[in-house]
Amino acid sequence: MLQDLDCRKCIVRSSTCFSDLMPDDIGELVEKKISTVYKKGQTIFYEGMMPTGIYCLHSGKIKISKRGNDGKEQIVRFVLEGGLLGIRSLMGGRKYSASATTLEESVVCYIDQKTFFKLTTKYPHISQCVMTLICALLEEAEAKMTSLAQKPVRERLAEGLLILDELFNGEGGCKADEQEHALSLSREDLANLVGTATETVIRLLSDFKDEKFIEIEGRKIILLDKEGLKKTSNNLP
Amino acid sequence: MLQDLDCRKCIVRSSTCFSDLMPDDIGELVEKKISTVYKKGQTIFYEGMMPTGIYCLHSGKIKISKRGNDGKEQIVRFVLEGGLLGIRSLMGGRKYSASATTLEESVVCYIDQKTFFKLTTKYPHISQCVMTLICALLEEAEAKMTSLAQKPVRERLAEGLLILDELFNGEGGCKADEQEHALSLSREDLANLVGTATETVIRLLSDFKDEKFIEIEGRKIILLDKEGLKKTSNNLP
DNA sequence: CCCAAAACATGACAAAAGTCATTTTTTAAT
DNA sequence: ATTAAAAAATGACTTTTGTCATGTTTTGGG
Repeated sequence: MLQDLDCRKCIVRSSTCFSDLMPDDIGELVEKKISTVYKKGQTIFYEGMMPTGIYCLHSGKIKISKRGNDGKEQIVRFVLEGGLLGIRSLMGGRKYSASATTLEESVVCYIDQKTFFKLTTKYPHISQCVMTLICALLEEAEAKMTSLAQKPVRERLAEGLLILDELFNGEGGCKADEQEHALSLSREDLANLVGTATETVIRLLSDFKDEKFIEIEGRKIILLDKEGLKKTSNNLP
Repeated sequence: MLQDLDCRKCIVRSSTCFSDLMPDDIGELVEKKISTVYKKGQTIFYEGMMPTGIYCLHSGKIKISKRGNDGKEQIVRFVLEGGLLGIRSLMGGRKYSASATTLEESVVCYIDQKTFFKLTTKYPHISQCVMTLICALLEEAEAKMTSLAQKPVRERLAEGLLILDELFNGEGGCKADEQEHALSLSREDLANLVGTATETVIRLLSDFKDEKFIEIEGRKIILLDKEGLKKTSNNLP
């Protein structure tokens, strides 16, 4: 557990739903929130548990995944710095329908529901912000449903690589030259994201390598030709 | 357009987010709402349009569907009596990401956004209700993603038939003996729901018929052995 | 009631994707 | 640095699913 994270100085907070709070309320947040460091691969909450609050990701990366009826994992989405975890379950008043697992060492701040709901009651714009977030998630989920239902694996994998790149390397990520952050998901995770078997991912990645779309360095995947990938993903614009 | 639908007497309203309103506000709703009858197969709004309000389904059944990149339709969910249409897009402040089409003659009440937001501002429980609805949709969408990614078509179709039956015949539907409402989706719609080719649906339906799970009467599908279907859908409980 | 259009059905075949077995490489812990 | 375990890679094969072609039935409008 970390004691020294001060929400007042938290750079991440400005990009969350908690950006516009009055000093007193931030003060309460500092006192009430519990910050924890999770190592790579640790799980923050499990599918089936009842939420007791929400988590805000201070740093790191998280995968949200469900288990299908045969126990196979399905990655549903990722959460990056500044993202909220478990918000759907808490707002919907239901058990977690997915688990949250770190992809790298991550710092997570827990806010109990009482504190959280006190804030949403006082600041309607927080509710509004959360609503917008969840609506965006639903839109993405429906797009992904369509993709899973209609596209062949090859197209889905190309799409998945591009989305991951955008997510992990785009925006607040690293510059073009310092490609340090090249995708570091395991082939298995990639398969569980795209909805296929690990072997199929491996085979298609070799294809992509032969076609000069990507470069493979051990477990790292470096995107060489995003245009080419976009074309094979069959996403027009 | 219908003039005589009075929200005060609307039986459907009691099961919606608009259940607890003060008489004056219901009065305003009666004045402002615009009720329209849509024939079977008509579209209420199209993917890509900007929402200007929401629709509340007074009677009938509606499919919400997206088009994949190759133009193929994907049914994302259904809306039944009392359901809201276009709420995600309006709340998220984004274009419709799917279209809404009637599966049978339907009566739909349109409420312009100004009127709607006036209500949500005055009645926080409406916002709360809408939030709960959208959270439920997201949970369902994620479950469907997993199903599409992991289950073979046969299992998905069995699952789909059961969900449709529950949706159309369960709850406020008709009694067991008057199986009038036997599933009346076309094979194509069924394929677009389950994410497969029409021919595959037809073949699997014949299989199900041979296995005595269903009975086929022309385009009607009657479920004979829901337990059997549940087993083949591979949904444990 | 009739007929054209749409929906349903079936077969033959091809393509896509999964499974299993085995080998090679990488990773992380001692 | 060494080594056991995990991850990645590859091949052979099977199963699933899609596509195309064609025939049959159903449906709804005149």
